[in-house]
Amino acid sequence: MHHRYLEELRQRGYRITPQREIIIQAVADSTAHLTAEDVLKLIRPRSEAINIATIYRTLEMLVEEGLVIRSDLGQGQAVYAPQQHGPHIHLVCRHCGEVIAADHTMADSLQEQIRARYHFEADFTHITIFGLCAQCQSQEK
Amino acid sequence: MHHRYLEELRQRGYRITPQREIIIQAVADSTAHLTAEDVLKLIRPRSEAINIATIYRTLEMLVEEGLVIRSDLGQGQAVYAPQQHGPHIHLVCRHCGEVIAADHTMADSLQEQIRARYHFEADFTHITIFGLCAQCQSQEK
DNA sequence: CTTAGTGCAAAGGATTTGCAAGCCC
DNA sequence: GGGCTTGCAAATCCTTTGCACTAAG
Repeated sequence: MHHRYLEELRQRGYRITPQREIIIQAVADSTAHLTAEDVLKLIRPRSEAINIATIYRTLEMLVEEGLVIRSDLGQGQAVYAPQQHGPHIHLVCRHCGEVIAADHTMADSLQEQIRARYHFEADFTHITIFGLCAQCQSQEK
Repeated sequence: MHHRYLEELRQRGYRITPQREIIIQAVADSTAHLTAEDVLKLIRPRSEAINIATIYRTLEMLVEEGLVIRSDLGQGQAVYAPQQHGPHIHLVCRHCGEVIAADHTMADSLQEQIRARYHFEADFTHITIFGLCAQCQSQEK
């Protein structure tokens, strides 16, 4: 009921409103990637009245505070996931839309090469890679 | 004047209209990633009248035919580039917006690991990786 | 009390679509 | 001339924003 994010945010000067409590509970405890619409549906049973604009504003605030990650999975909607899930690679099947959360340490070598050759600090937190999942590979003509 | 894409498309049953000729010339010869708006501006000198909807439809057709790649560089607009440029990794600086075209063979090992562990056929053609470029790393507090 | 946060509705930007007219083959 | 293409405008979709009202601290 009292998520640690709430204390964290209060200390950073944010006001803890009932809306924020509900939204944060829904997002922080989710193991999936949620769209703003998903959050709305999730919290509907608990609160009829929270507006979609408030959800966007709260999610944006959480992203700015580094508590939540926003990714674009190519489906035209942004998705949000708690940072605490730890970084991972999103393998998105462009055929069936399935999202596989893959071990991000596989990218360590690539990250190092990019650093060495381009002096570019690549962010492999919640990166998205498109392709075909095992099932859809066999189905493709 | 007569781009090879035109013959290619005619053979596949598409009609070659003046609009398509102009759009294809602009995109096929571009070394940059173009948005639909960019294409509109590029061709304006040559043709005042081409509608943005036609540009979107033509680009979409080229993507479906595999002649052009569409990527999302996170700027809210899709960008298009000829497939013939060869695959490369987009390193997008999330601070200044710069896009570095990096050697995609750096990702070969990652691709192989993903295949082995997840049976997922990752598409590293024109993939996008966000991060910080050399200049912006020093500027960040 | 002070002012951040909310709800509502309207605005926004990119892309898509319906439809009648146009033109490629 | 058949039907793929175009132009135009309207429609969509997701997200943001202006503003008056509410409520957290």
